[in-house]
Amino acid sequence: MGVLLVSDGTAAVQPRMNLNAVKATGAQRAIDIDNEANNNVNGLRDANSLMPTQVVGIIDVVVNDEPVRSWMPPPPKKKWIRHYLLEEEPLENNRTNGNHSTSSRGSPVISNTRVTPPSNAGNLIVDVESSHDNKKHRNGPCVIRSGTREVHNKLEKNRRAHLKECFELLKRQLPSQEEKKSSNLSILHAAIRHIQMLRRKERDYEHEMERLAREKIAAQQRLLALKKELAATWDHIDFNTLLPEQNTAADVAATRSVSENMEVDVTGLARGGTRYSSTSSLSSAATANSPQTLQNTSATSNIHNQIATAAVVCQGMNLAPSSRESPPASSSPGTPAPSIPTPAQEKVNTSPTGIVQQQHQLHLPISAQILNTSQGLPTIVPTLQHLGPSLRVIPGDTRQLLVTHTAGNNESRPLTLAVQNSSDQSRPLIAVQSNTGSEPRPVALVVHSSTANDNRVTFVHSNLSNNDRPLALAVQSSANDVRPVTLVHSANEGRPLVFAAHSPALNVSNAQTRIRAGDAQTTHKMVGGVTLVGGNGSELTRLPGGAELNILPANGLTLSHAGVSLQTTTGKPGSTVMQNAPSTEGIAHIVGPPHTPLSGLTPIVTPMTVVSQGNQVTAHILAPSSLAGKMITTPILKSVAQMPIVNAQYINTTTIVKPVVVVSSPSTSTPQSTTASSTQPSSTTQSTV
DNA sequence: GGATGAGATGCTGGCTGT
DNA sequence: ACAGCCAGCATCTCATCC
Repeated sequence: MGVLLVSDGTAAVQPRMNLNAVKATGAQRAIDIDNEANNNVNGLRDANSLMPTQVVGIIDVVVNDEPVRSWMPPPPKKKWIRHYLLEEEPLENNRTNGNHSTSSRGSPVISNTRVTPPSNAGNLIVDVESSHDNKKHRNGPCVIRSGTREVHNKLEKNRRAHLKECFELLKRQLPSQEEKKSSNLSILHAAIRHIQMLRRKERDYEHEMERLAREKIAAQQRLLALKKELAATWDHIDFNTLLPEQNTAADVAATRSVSENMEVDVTGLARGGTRYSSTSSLSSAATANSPQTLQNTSATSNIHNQIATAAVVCQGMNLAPSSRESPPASSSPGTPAPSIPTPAQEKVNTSPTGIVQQQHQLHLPISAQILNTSQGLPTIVPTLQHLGPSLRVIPGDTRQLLVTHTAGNNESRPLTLAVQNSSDQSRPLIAVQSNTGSEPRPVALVVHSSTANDNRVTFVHSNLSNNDRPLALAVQSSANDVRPVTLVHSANEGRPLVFAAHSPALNVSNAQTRIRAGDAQTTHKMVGGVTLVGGNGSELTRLPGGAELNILPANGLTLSHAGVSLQTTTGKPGSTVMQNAPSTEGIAHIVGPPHTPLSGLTPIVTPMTVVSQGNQVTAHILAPSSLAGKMITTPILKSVAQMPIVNAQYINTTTIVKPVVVVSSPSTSTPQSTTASSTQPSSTTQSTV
């Protein structure tokens, strides 16, 4: 075969010339002999070893009309064209980029071809002389068959294409490389930086998770300690039921965001100095580490059930009768836990009287139940007529929701009604009645109001014939605002009313709130640094977070304190605010002082817990709300002989408080006798939060 | 506009593992 | 033997500089 070369007219035939040598000599460009611009210098290089077998002809180079067929030493600075011939059928090297011509390398330039290169070759004329005798060289060790070469090229091309595709894919994964034109090298560098950044973030998140886990464990341990302490003092209270713990789902959700960690401490006060609290959103991991894990099996099961319920109850209602002896959750492994009713379950078994045979919980979307009234207050009466066994909703005042609890005599479980109101305009008026016959039974109404625009939520508590029944009201708001709380107590309500306002975010050490019935020398101390002063009826308080607390008796007693007037419009002059002596026309208007920043970290929420106490003291403790937008059924406490005391230390926390409202009104009266509070204004207690 | 360098693209043969 | 990978090389495109 020939090699050739040229531009200055110097041609050379150098069978074993190395390309590097060619380049070193200054050869600038190889010219393909067939005008297809196969400028593959590799061929020149590679042909060195192939030459003995592959070169089948000699290229006749004609330079300036003078053929050059003999080998010549490569003159410096010459352009070389090397072309070697194979006997194989021509390859189709489709070189497509630029002005490249498809290389005919390997193609059998068999015939004597006189090639006239483009003008850039000057007068170069290359004659390729085929050699029919070169077949004998095909069997050399380095023979490259055209078919193999073609396949190889294609495979290599595919490989490059794949590689390019991978680079493109990698580039798309890099946020900073989306639209920017970048080389493969820059893509790799960017990928390295991106990976390093992701690793840093991962470490940061891991650290954050560890920190949260530690906090959670600490909170859980604190909760357990509190429970233990309370259990020792209040053995009649089922704290496991009352203060269920979160499950793993809650933990996972809590782990996702620190802001989602909610902790609610419901505190109350008792003379005995006993304190109790309820904490939510605590890690189950901590529980697992605690020695009470096994003891809290039922509670844990309840937690799981509640968690599962929470998602359903969100923007709905959760009606969960519970029992002192038999909490909503299974108390033993063999006892099936209360199942979350399906929508079908919620609708079936509806009797003409509106009684639903629903054993455990009821979830009703409240959004469809709220109706605006002339006062602009929504009512949820219609839908809630089907609450469950022994429960009946009695439509009365359109502003009110009347739920009558008419459980059988053997029914001992309290009624828990959970309502979440997500409407911005909602201000539900809810009246809850409980009638369990001779046995006082608590009824808890839980209202979760996520309304941010509505600062007031009013609850109506129907007066019960049995004055011994305590009234419990616990209010929390999930809205990021501070809400005034107003409680209107019926004039003839003889039941004791205990109110406790609490905010975990507060840092108050000594403040206590206690409102006791039948105590002429009522001593009122507010939780959260607010003091309630009884006696003459002057109470002034402010809820944790700065919200006003207003407790208004139905008869209009108003108290004043600290520049805020509380006046008694009726009732006995000597009656004390919040005092629930039989004569207590408990009119208490407690207005808190001007907003006082409690803590820079204090969430702007207004959790409030009202615990009622009667002769048959029944404590109602608001179960902590675990997660935003989720409801947890509030378990009912066992009857207590004394009011629990809440130590302010347990309300010192910066954790965001979830809003939950609990209204309790145990009653022995019949539904009809205690139904519509509008028809029995004197027997109705209203609480406005 | 030409020179220059960087990067992309393609071809090729060698090498290696299966 | 074959597939896949790799390195070397040439050429082209594009941006930048003078």
